[in-house]
Amino acid sequence: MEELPSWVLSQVSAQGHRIIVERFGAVGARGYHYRLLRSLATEGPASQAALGRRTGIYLSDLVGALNELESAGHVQRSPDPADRRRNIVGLTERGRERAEELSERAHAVQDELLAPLSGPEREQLTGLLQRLLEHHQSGG
Amino acid sequence: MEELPSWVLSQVSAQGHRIIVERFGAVGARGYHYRLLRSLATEGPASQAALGRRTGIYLSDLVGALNELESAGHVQRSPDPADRRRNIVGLTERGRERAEELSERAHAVQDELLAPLSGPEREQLTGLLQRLLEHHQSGG
DNA sequence: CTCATATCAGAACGACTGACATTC
DNA sequence: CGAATGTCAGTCATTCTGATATGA
Repeated sequence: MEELPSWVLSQVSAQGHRIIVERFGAVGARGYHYRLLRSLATEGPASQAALGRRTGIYLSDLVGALNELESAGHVQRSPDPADRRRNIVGLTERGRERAEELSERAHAVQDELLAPLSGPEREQLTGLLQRLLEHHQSGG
Repeated sequence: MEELPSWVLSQVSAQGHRIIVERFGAVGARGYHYRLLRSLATEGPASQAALGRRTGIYLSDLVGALNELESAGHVQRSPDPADRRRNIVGLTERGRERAEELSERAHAVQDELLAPLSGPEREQLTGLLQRLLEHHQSGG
């Protein structure tokens, strides 16, 4: 089985997932939270639909994740005066700190996941994966 | 986000998963089936517990997957006369053909997933991933 | 008693679909 | 009208955690 690229890939990915769940779970967060907070921190406030496009999270899943983030006081939903269908989602002050916290944890995850690889090897791996991702995102 | 290795990895893995679900789903199979049939075909019959160790599938999940394979007539459970706790799981004739069929599909998946990479690049990628997998499987 | 085995119930997470009412 | 938006109710596959009954 170990010679099937898709298999090895999925296994390593599962490992990464395990590490993320562990590191994020320790502070009550999960992947969606980081993705959303990061997008809000670096690209600014947005409607939910726009957020979905930016993060690749489905609108239906976004609702739940935002509910959690809002309950925790990390984001805030405010009606868009220009378009009453829209909520404008923005970071709170606590949310900005939270984004920082999760970002640090995310970087620790990289180190743990890629531990056995040298710097150049990590770049090589990431580069190859990026090409695959690009290919499957654009062309199909 | 695209510079986070774990992220790119998980995205490409998700792509691979999509392709697998599509190709396997077209013939009513899923990942667990292939893993189990392949293990039975290449390493021979085994008890469920041993199969779980060989494939990395949890015992609890194994039960359901084997039920499906048994209903389809691809595997067969027979009591182990030497140890009445055990079922000995083996391939049927149809199961052997099924293993072949899924194997071909699995190889097609590789080509589709790795399409933009050259032969050497594919080996490079697989090699790097194998090292990661090995590291996380043995050490922790 | 301890351990392995097979089974069942169920959770968490992520990806995904469909329906719906509201508003543009 | 058609299209976008936010929401809810689900499915599915994989990983993973219990509990339980039985036999070695």
